[in-house]
Amino acid sequence: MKKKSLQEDIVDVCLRRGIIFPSAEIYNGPSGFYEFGPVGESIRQNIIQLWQEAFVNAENNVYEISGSTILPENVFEASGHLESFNDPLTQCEGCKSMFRADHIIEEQVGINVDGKSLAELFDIIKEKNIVCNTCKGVLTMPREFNMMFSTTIGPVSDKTGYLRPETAQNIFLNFRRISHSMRAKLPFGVAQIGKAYRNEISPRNFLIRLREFEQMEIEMFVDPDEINNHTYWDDIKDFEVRILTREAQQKNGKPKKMTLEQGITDKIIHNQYMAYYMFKESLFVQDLGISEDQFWFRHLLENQTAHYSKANYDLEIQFPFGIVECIGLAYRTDYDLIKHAEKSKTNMQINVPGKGNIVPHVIEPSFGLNRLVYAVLLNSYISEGREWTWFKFPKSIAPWEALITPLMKKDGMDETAENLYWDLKDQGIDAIYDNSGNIGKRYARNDEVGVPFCITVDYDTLKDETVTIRDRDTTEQIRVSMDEVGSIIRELILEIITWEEIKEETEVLNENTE
RNA sequence: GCCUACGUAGUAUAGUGGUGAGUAUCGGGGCCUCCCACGCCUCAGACCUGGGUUCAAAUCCCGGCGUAGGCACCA
Repeated sequence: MKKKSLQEDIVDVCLRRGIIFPSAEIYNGPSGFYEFGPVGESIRQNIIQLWQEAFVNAENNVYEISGSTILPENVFEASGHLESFNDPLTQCEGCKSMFRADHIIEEQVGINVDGKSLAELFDIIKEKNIVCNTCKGVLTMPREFNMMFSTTIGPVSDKTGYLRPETAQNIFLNFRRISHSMRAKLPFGVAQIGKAYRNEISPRNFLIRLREFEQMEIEMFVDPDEINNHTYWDDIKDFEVRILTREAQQKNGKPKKMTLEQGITDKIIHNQYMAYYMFKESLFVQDLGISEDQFWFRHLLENQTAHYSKANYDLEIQFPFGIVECIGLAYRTDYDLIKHAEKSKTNMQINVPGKGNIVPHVIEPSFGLNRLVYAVLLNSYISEGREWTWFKFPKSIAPWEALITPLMKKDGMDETAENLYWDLKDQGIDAIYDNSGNIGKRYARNDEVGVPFCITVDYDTLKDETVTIRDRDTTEQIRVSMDEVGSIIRELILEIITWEEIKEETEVLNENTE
């Protein structure tokens, strides 16, 4: 009689309807890995496409690349990941709890132990009598736990490679090639969509914390002197965002609504480029169907900011069971380019006319694709009002645009519907065909994966070449001619016309009165 | 990694130291049906994994893997 959680319901429908599967499920695969099924993959592709349109195609200075996921060790020596992703863990001999050695020392005796070796940490633990937080037990010698997956490169080589823990490094590594080959001038951005890997200690919560995940990132290279001189500033400065300020977090308060300009003036938003991406991220998240009262930007506290970053704002989305952080926005300064310049002895400067060579600074919006997919699933999921659950995906994200189906499999309706299906596919409609079971079952099945429209061939079609279109969100139906149905679906999907508008113009029938 | 609970068809569940492992739903095929998981027939489908105890283990014990929650860790 246990009431199932929302997450369990979503996982259930993901499995049944081909959206998301656990990896290597038949071997009880390790946790933290999930794969997209046919329906989920379609949703994923659609989200990627929306992102590319907004963040790459809509700009005139953003270039997209695709980098290697395995990179040699020196990359991560330079980037700091070998050091800072390397946590010294110590374990209690009594209760087996794990702690970060540096954290527990700092917590119990307030000493900063940055840069100490494992042996030195252990000495301090013994000397200062540091004990287990939970049971006061004795702590073991700390050992390294690195969150990066390592591998070897080449057949007999002892050359170490790592699966990248973030996509960003490829962009820094290719900085010179890109700026030269594209004749790029500051400011310009490099975008990348790809996998990243982190060997999390305990993956949890379905798609929230994964060991293999996908990021959509931009590194925006900017002249630091121009960081408060964004080209579109006048157009966006009055845009309102909600920010959970550092002050509000201390007071356990609520996000504050402010214009971007006010955020800059009050020194809450670090610079105009970050403000610009807050603007862009806000629009994007709303395109995914998430309303503005459901998300905000959290200004990370200083001790939560990553080793490379000067300022961070996480876009967090509120759901019934909690908060999901989906998009990071970081000011990485010139940290990465300088580190790689030093380590590789490569010039990472770019020429700025009238100024000479400089190392640009970097603003990085970083989108967690898997988390966004999850956010979309959670946000679109509806379990009330019908005998089945359904997804009210935005039309541009839904796995298919329309179902084509005959009312019944007889009297030629089947063949007519199938011909219409091929016709619509030729017209570029992302259509799916189904003639099994009965009509109600088919509507329900398609609601369940969030297909926005169902086109039904019925007896009238055979007489006068009209079909009905059923709207997923209202279950209302209209009747239109077969010749027009493709273009009408196209206009509905692109939101050139709304359902309400088209209802005015056509015959509405069979209103569902349950 | 620790603690607690759990693991039976795709999903949800019943059940017992010796069973033909039951039911519902989904799925496939067929029938019926002029619009929202109708009904009928039919087929297919399961005891997480490895070891131990036992004449006998899906059932009891231990380990592993996985899931949920809590701790810790992490963004």
